This record gives sequence, C-alpha cells and structure tokens, in this order.
Amino acid sequence: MPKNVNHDERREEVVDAARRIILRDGLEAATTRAIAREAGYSNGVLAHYFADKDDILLSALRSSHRRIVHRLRRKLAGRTGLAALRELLLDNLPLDEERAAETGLEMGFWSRSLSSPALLAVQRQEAAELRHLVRSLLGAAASSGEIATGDDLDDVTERLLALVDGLSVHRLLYPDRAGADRLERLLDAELNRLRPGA
Amino acid sequence: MPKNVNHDERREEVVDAARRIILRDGLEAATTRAIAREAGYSNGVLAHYFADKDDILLSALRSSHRRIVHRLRRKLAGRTGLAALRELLLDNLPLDEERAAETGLEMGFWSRSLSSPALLAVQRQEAAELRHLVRSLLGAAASSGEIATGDDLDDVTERLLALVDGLSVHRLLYPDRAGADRLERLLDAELNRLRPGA
Amino acid sequence: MPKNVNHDERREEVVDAARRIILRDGLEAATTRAIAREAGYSNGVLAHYFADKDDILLSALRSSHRRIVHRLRRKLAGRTGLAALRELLLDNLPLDEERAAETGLEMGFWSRSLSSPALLAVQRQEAAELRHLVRSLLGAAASSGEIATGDDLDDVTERLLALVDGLSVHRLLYPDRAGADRLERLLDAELNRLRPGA
Amino acid sequence: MPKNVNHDERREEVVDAARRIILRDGLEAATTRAIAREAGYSNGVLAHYFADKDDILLSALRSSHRRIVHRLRRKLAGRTGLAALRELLLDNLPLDEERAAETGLEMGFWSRSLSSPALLAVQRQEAAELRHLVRSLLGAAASSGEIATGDDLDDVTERLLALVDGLSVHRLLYPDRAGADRLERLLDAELNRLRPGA
DNA sequence: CATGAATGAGTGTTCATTCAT
DNA sequence: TATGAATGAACACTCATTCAT
Repeated sequence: MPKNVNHDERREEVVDAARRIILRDGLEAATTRAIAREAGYSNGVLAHYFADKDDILLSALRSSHRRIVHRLRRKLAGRTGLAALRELLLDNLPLDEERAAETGLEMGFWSRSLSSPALLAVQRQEAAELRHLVRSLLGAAASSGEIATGDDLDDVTERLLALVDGLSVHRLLYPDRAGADRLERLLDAELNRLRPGA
Repeated sequence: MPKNVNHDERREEVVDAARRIILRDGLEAATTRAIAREAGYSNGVLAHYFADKDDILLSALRSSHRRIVHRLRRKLAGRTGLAALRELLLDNLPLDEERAAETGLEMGFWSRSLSSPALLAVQRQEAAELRHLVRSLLGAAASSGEIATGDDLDDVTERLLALVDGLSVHRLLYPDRAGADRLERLLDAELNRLRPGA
Repeated sequence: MPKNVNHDERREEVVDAARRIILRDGLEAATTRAIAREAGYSNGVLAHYFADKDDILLSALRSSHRRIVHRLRRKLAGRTGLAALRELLLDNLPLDEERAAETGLEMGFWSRSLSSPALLAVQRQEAAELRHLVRSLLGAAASSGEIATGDDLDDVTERLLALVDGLSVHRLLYPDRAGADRLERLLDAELNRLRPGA
Repeated sequence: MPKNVNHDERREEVVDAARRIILRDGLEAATTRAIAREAGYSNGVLAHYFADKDDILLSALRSSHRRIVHRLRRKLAGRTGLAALRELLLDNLPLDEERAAETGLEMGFWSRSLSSPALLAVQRQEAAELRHLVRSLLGAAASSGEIATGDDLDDVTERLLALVDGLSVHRLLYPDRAGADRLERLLDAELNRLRPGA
C-alpha cells in the first residue's frame, strides 16, 4: 500500500508557493530551489510534478487567472449588462491586498512574456477571454438600451480594459496618486459616460 | 600623472550600451559582460564607474527617460495647451519600433520596481515629473478655455496617463487588438471629449 | 503470509529490461528509472533485487553474454573444427542490427571496465571462456588435419579474436570502410590461411 | 598592463587535466568540476577557454591524436615502405604506459561516439587520415616490390588496422593473454606474410 | 586607468537511492 | 512485496564581482 498523494493537490501546493514568492520577492527570485523550499520540500520534488520551471510559472499564471475567474463568477451571478460589467472591471482593479498581489504577479509576467513565446501565448489566450466577456456584456447593454449606440464597441472594450490595466499599474507603483477611491471614481465615470443620456 | 578621464562621459557610454541592449534584447540579456562588450570595453572597466549592476540599470532607466524628455521637448516646441498635450501623449504610445522598445524597457522595470525600493524611487520620481507636466498642460488648456472646466483635472491627468500606459501594454502584448490606428483614435477621442462643447 | 516471489525470475525480468535499453539507447540511457519502467515495475522495486545500479549493469552484461552463447550453441550444433570456428567468429561480427547493438553494448562496457574492477572481472571471465572455446576448436581442427600445424595455436587464437574485435569496432565507427561484405571476406581469408595448403 | 595568459597554453593545461582524469578514472569521471580541480583552477575558469564540455573532450581527443602524430613523425623519419609501416603499427599498440593511456582514452571515446555525432565526426576524420597513411605506405611497398601484389590493398589496410585495434583492446582488458611480446610477434608475422615469398 | 583572468555562488535539471506506507 | 514520494548530491553552465598586473 504505497503512500499516495494527490498529484493535482501537490502541484497546487507548489504553484501556490511559487505565487507567494513572485508576489513577495519578484519573478527573478522565483528559483526552483526557492519555490521548493517555500513549499516545504527538497528541490528534487519538483521533478515529480512539473516538466520544468516554465511549467511551474505557467501554472502559477493560469492558477492566478483561474482564481480570478472563480471569484468573478460569484460576483457576476445574477447581474447583467452594465452592472455586470462594472463588477467585472472593479474586480480587475487592485483595490485590496489580494488583488494587488494578483496585479503584481501579472505585471511580472508581462515583461517576461515579451521574450517567451509560451508565456505570451498563455497571456494572450487568457486576455482574449476577458476581452470577449467585456465585449459581450457591452453588446448586451447596447441591446437593452442601457448604453448609447454611437461608439464602436470594440473600441470601447479596448478603452475600458486599457484603462483598468493602466490604473492597476499606477495603483501598485504610485499608490499616492492612484488611491482606491480615485480608481473607483474614474471607473464609474467611464461607465456613466456610456449611458444614453451622457 | 594619471590619465584624465571624464567620468561622466564614460558612465554615459556604458549606460547607453546598457540601454541599447535592454531595448534590443530585453532586461535579462543585459549582463555586465554584454554591457561592457556593447560599450566597447572590457568587463573589468565597469567597476571603475559603477557601484554594481543595479547602478548601471538604474542609470539606464534614467537615461531612457531623459531621451524621451529630449524628444518630447522638440515635439512640444511652439505648442501649448491641448495640442501640446496631444503630442505628449501620442509620443508615449509605442507607435513605432523605437517607442515599442522603450515601452518594453519600461515594462521590464515596472515589475522589478515592485521588489526593489531603489528602482521604485527612481520610477516614481520620473513618473511624478510626467504627471506634473500633463497636469500643467491641462491647467493651461482650462485657463484658455480649450477644455471644459467641469472635471477634476487631477482625475483627468490620472485617467489620461493610465489609459496611455494601458494601451501601451496592450500594444506590446496584444498587437492584433491594439493596432496603431486604434490607439491613436482612442487617444484623440479622449482628448476631444475634454473640449467644451462635448 | 509473505507473497512468494521468485527472486531469480524477477531479477531476470529487470536485467532483460536493462539489456534492452542499453542495446536500444546506449549505456547512458540506462537510468534506474528507465530500467524499472521498461521492466513494468515502479522504480522502488529495484532495491529489493539488486544491491545497486552496478549490480544491474553487471548482470545485464552477463545476460547479454549468455544470450550470445545460447545463439552460438544453436549455430554450432552439429559442426566441428574449422566450420564451427567460422560460425563462431562470424557470429561475433556485427553483421546485422542485433549484433551491432550487442557490439555497442560491449564497447560501452569495455571503457567502463578500465576503471571498474568488478566490471573488469566479469569481462575477463567471459572473455576467457570465449578464448578457450576458440582455442579448443583450433586444437580439434589441427588434430583432424584441417589446419596446418606450423603456428602456435594460442597466437592464432589471439589473432583471430583480436581481428574480430577490431573489425567489430570499425564496423560500428566507420561503416563505410568496414562493410559487411569486407568483414566476411577478411574473416574467411583469415581462416583459409590456416589450411594446410596455404 | 593586464595579466595576459596564453590562451592556447591554458587550454592545453585544462585539456591535459581532462586527459589525466579520463585515463585515471574514466570518461564518466571527467566532470567539468573534476577537470577544473585537476587543472588547479576553479570551475568557472573553463568558461573562458572552452565553449562547453564537449569542446574540452573533443580537444582532449584531438590533443591525444596530435601527440601521437608528432611521435610518429619522429619515428617515421627516414623510413619508407614496410619499415615505416611496421613502425607506425607498432606505435599504435599499447606497448608502454604512455601508449596504454592513449588507448584507454581512445576506447572511452569509442562508445561515446556512438551517441554523439560531433565526437563521431572527429573520430572518423582522424581515423581516415591514419587509414590513408597506411594505405599509401602499402602502395609504396607494393610499387617497390617489398610486398606481394596479390591482395587487395584496401582489404590489407583494414585488416592491419583492425588487428591493431583489437590487439590494443585486448592488451588493456586482458594483459595476461595479450602480452607485449605476443603483440609484437603477431604484428611482425602479419607483416612478413605480406612479403613476396610468403 | 584598463584589462581580462579568476572566482565561487547560483541556475535549472537529473538521478541513484531511501523509506513510509 | 511493491509502491512512488521524497531526498540531496551531482551535473553543466552562467554570471556579478574581485583583483593582480
């Protein structure tokens, strides 16, 4: 009767350790040894659960996204159109510790994606899903008359997501000027601007 | 009789080399040896002019900013108010190879700043200057009646800069959806929105 | 009630697996995990039947020799003297894929033997048996008048076996110049040379 | 005035260290660390003089061959035809410590060549030169009437070189049966056999 | 000043071996 | 007996840094 561990569970343990390190000390500090130590294992264990370091990092990125999606799903339940969109975009802003950590991780991967095709592919795939979701919420809001129909909705989608990402970066780098209240206010203004009367 | 070397000049040579490498091959390719080679010196020379590698990288970041400021000064010459602001923000978007490389450099430093107080300090200082400039151009535009006076100008400043940063990230990571034309269109729409009639 | 496992049988299964890997992929590919997997067991099982990896490799070498001997025994059945000798020496040449793989295995062990007393001992023991067999076939051929009696038969034995080994090496390393036809021709010439008339 | 070392000299130092380890402990023991230590340097030094480990090993092989060629050139000076051939072949037998070491190194590379195209290429190139030399000495001997003209000289070349390699292996693995005197005697018999009267 | 040789810690990865289950 | 999780040392290689010349 062998000692039998749940592989997915163990992977998650290690991936969580990786996430903690990336958030605390940066992507550069996330060496395989550091990850193993943070997870409470010897460095050799990683080989049992991951093909290589990239596998760990990619899993960490995907895991982070999955968490966000889960949280979002709860928040969006029962909401539609503009209200759902607002919830989604607000959730993407680093307004508390948890989401600030998520944004930090994301930023670490951004620059690394520029020189790693595999990472970039994952990044793009996940971003495309988010963009698609925003776009369809906008479409629904337009259909129901919640928002004006003058603007190109693809443009609006891009503008909203860019603004959210920009504000997120600023919140982490320049918290003094990008306070939580200002972020929320700016986002709401942006959404109100879409309404028919505006 | 010691050879009289202009320290600042030599530092600049090396820093330029570092900047070129980061722009061309990314932050991770900027090893001390690669920098020394790019500058045309032996690797040992770095020790005479820099405390350590971080000293070089920080200087490279500042140097990149200085170059941007110089280019901007030329572009802004003779322009005021909204026209100047438009020039400034457009210049910050990665609309050609050169500025795409600059954005890449910037993104590399963003994530490092999150775990390096020294980098973060530099980053903040330079960002504050840019913010101040935008804010004062907006102030001038408001005074001259070029833009409406309803909005809080600090909010507008933050919104514009966040949008520019967000669009920049998207242009690099998702060039398909963030084409040069869309970026320019979105920026112009944002500026027109400020005008009194809007 | 302990499960009653036939130790020798299990050892043989594992050793066969090791042999297959060495023949197929080379000595360096024969890691303990690869061997266990090839045998259809978990890696931990090896500890029950072998002292260590060397124990497995040594056994694999012996196993390969044993197989060669078996094959030879079939080929030699009913033959005596020079005809038997010819069959034996031909069998030792890597004239088909199977025997080329065997020669590769052998060569791998040769160099390891130079720095491993245990391996060397096995190697010598097996080589002695082969030498003895050749020598006695030569003796029989001399007695029956099949070959001339001028030469020292120990010298002839050594010459024939050295030639076979040298040709084998050349066939693997320089197949262009050591084609199968040339090998066979050279061997036959060598045997004919022993005949009384020559 | 920088400390300036002769690169080729330093490479040779390291390559000699590698040779010593390979001969003493086998090719497997020739790790980069072991080589650096044997050479009296830290492990990082290798990077200055070699592209990678293969570069060291290949250099060791070539260096060994170069030494042999040099020694041979001296021995062959003033000799031609059969006498030169005899000197060449004798020199290739491991009849003293130095040449036993050379043979040991060679054998280590043989098996590794089977799974390393780069090594195999070098091995083949060097072997081709030796083969060519033997062949032309045989040609000269035939022209001058020193040897009989019945045999195909390519066959003879292959036979002689295979015999030498086979005897060399046996001398290292089975010194008891492949004594220096027997090797020499067998080689001379082989050469005499070529003479017209034989 | 400048060189570049040298260091040694650190990287990701592999692997024989141990051992609780 | 058999499992496979876990270990930790070893591997080749990279790199910022030091320092004699």
